[in-house]
Amino acid sequence: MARRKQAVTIKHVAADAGVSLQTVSRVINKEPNVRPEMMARVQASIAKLGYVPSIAAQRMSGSRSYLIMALNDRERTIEGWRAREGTDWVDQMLLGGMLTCAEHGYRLIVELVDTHSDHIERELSAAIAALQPDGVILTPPHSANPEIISLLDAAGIDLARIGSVIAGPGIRLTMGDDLAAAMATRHLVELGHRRIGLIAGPLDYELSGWRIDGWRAAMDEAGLSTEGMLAQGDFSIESGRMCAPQLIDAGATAIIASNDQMALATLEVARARGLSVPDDLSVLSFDDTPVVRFAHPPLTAVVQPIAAVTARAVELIIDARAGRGLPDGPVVVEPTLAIRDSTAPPVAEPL
Amino acid sequence: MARRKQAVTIKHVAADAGVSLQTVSRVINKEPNVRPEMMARVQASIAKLGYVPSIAAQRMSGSRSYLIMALNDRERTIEGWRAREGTDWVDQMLLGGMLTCAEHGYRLIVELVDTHSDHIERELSAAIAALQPDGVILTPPHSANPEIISLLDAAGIDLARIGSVIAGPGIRLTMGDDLAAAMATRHLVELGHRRIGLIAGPLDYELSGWRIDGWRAAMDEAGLSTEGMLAQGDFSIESGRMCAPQLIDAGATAIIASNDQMALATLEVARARGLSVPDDLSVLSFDDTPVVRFAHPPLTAVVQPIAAVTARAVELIIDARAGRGLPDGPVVVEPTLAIRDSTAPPVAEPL
DNA sequence: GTGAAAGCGCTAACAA
DNA sequence: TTGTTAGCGCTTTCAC
Repeated sequence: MARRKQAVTIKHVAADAGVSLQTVSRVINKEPNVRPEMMARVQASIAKLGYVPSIAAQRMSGSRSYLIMALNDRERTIEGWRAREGTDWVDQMLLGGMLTCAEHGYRLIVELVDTHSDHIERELSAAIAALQPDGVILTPPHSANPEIISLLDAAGIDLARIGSVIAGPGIRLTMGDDLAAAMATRHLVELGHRRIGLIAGPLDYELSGWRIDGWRAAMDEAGLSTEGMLAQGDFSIESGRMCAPQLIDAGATAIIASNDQMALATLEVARARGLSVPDDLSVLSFDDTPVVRFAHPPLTAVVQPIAAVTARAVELIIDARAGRGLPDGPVVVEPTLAIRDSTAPPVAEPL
Repeated sequence: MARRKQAVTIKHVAADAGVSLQTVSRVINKEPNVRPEMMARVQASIAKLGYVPSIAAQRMSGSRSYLIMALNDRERTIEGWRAREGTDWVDQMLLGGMLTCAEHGYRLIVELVDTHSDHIERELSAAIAALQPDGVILTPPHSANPEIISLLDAAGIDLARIGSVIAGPGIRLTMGDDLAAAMATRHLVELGHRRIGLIAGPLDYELSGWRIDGWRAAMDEAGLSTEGMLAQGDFSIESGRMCAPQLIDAGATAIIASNDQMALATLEVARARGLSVPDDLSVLSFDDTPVVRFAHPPLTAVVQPIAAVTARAVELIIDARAGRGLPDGPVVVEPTLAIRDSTAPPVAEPL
């Protein structure tokens, strides 16, 4: 098979501009110590010849690969794709990540790794060896996985951990889950609700705890009791079907579900009991995946700014590579509340 | 910045196995002319050291980059991501493409290119120069774009064109749109419908024509007239709102929409007119994006096997690289019909 | 401020 | 069947 060569290389540019390879390289990499006139001449040649550096060659000689790897859990991701129920976590990461990468001459590459396997280390090492990414973006549950974190750290790869504040190497980013839960709770309080239940997510997700915290804080702030108002779900539809009745029986006039699936289940339970949403029961959900737009009624939901947080993660990784400082504490990208038709003032006054 | 070197290189393996670099290379690339015992020895060392070839280095010297680029239309893709309405075209491509790539040691990388700009050529050339992919998978409308096709062909990059049968370089793949439309039509005929309308897609998409063809063929086959039963949409909700009334007024008891958005619009129109779906009007849609599962009623839809066709495209590109033969004509990956609750026998007998 | 030389990890071509 | 040699396009020294 013929060796496929680059159409236009740095050599062509150098020849065209009448300078050395090195000067061209300096211009490409925006290094100092190049006279403006030289720079202009080189850039003219680059534009004229349509030169674009080969990412493979850049990696070979230099320290950067211009590749950032978005690491997701294999099983969960594939399951989401297969189900075709509109989970768009990966799309939102691409939206925020690809576009931001492109602005800086980087590429985002999606990689799936199996958490449950005992070969995490092998799989991950293989991905690193093959691609040699400059940075890795970790999503839950990977972002809190010490094995993964220390492996990447040891390999000298910058990492951004979304949805984890556990101390350790890497940039930590959250989507302000506590703020979000408080915001959601306040919205319901303002509508006049006093019995506001929360269906929590599984506690091995850090964010489940934060959401509980935020809700509890807002309830306290409003002088409301949380007695009997907390149910333990696990993000599944089934768990929602178990939890919603508990809260309704305990007198909740509004329910906040820690994800959309459990909110949908709550809607289902309400319908089965002949309760009208939002009149008899307000339902508020977390994540704002596409499905909530098509629910009846469309759900009021906390919007997870996945695209924004991924964009920020990419920027921070690139900053780190460029030697610019890193943030000390966790970076919070603030969530918003999309108010739709599933929340309203309670019809009956609470006791 | 320190030069970041590969932890384990082909050299380490060669040293460990006591053979030359070349022999290791031959084993990695599954080349012939290596004695089984040598091969075993090398493979043992590879496993022991956890060696994985650097994709950048492979590209530098060889002819392969082990990268396949999935090219999508920038504007449409980003719009879909922003809207968060569950369009999962990209996810399905990743599902089929990434997994199949992984099986062969390749990676899939998503790239967005702006069709409308006059810089297609520049953007695309830049992407090629930067990544030097072994193959490119084109989706509509790119897959029929002669400018893109000839550019890639000239660069010696294998390409797979999904959704286009226009002659020219590259492997052509379709999802049997004519078969699908005929299948959908027959389903309605079997239910007893005689006035079956079609809302067509824009004619600059090849597949719009195929869907019309399939519908027309099935109608002919059943001895039914298509008079007044064809409306010209453009895939938008708005166009669905315009077209559906035309067909209903022309006596349609069933409507096939060429995509989900127009089907949703049809549902909306039916509701506005007090028509019950499926009793007064059957609605059948194309694509089966997630949204149709959440419609009321859930829509019967033609399932576009995007994951399967992408997987096939990847396989064919890899085959081409390996010197294995290519298919002559277009490759058809057959669609299926997901029967849900929006189709039923017509209540009133047609005149 | 600029250029020349060395080498990144791997494979193609050729020699043994 | 195996090993040796010469690059691929770029960046990193280090010299000027």
